[in-house]
Amino acid sequence: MAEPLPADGDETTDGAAEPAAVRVLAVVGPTATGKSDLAVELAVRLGGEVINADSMQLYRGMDIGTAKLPMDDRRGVPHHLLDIWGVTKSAAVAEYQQVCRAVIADVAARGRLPILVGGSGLYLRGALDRLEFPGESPHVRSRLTAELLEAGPGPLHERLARLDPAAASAILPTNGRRIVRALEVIEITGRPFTATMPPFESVYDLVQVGVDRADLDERVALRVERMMRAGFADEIVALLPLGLRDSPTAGKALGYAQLLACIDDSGAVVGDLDAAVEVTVRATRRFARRQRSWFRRDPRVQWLDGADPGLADAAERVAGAAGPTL
RNA sequence: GGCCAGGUAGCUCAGUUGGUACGAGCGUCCGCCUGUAAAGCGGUAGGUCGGCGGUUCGACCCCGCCCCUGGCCA
Repeated sequence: MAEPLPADGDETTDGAAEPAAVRVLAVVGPTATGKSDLAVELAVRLGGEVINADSMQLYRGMDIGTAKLPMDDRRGVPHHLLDIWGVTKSAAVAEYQQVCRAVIADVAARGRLPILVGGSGLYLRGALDRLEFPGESPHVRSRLTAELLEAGPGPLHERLARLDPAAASAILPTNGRRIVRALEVIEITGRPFTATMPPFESVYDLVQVGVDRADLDERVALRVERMMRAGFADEIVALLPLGLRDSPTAGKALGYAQLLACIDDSGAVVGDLDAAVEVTVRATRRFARRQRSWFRRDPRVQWLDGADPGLADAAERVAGAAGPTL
């Protein structure tokens, strides 16, 4: 539950330490496109193991609402980085980066192909690309957040403009969250916060397969309804005593936040569930659009149609064509 | 059949005591994103204001008729 993992001298370790030869396959794209199944199929065909790259599937107990693949559907393929965090833990990309790289190394060392699957763009980039996360300070952050709540983003943005004009011009004055983080980094590192994403360069021999499909909106609606029938609400009730409601990250997940709003602490339904489902569907579609615009900018992603019956073959071809072995 | 309310952006609705529709929320589309990323944030495109006729210099707003929707009464 604590989150030590000191990351001894993480500043300079990456480039030198990571052998560029390790081959990694990543299956990316918006939710509800069929990434998880494809990943399992590819793992079977290519002798791989699946590594989760979905920020919410990291949480224990969040199964139905995150569409975690049921055991039977995993077909005996090892799945890593599922259920590693308790619901009260605040999500952390930097920590994921470390853990994920360790798993990749381990899988590769056993001669198997690491296959990352997920739709959390920043997590994927953190794990796969040359990206270093400056440290964090809960104290500084909570102080700045309090300021944000009280005075709004304006004054904080002005301060950022003074301390780090480059960051200020890159971050919109209305985006409180990012302003706070920038100020936090400046305060603890004493250096400007270069808020620009680095070029698309992986520390691995990376192949990225993107899955998308035209009928995504309908699929999202069907999926959310299926989740409800599968007991999504009960899952949330079960997580109540574990602290889901006040969790910093988990309780904000799609569907969880909306359903939480109409379930009281005793687990009784006190609101309009149907309306919550509707809102969830809308929010999920919006999320899928965001995921698309994130992954679209990455020129390395090779897009495939998730509705294509020959999807797995196509993906296998992409994976095979990219490297020598296998 | 009569009465009442209403027909304004894809949807739900504001609004103008007659002078070019300031529209809003949601949706759409596009984009941003370095320790909450299923989070956070920004920008677009959409209306002959139900139809026809009249009054007026000028009507979405006034008058008449018609159509549609909801409700009430026979």
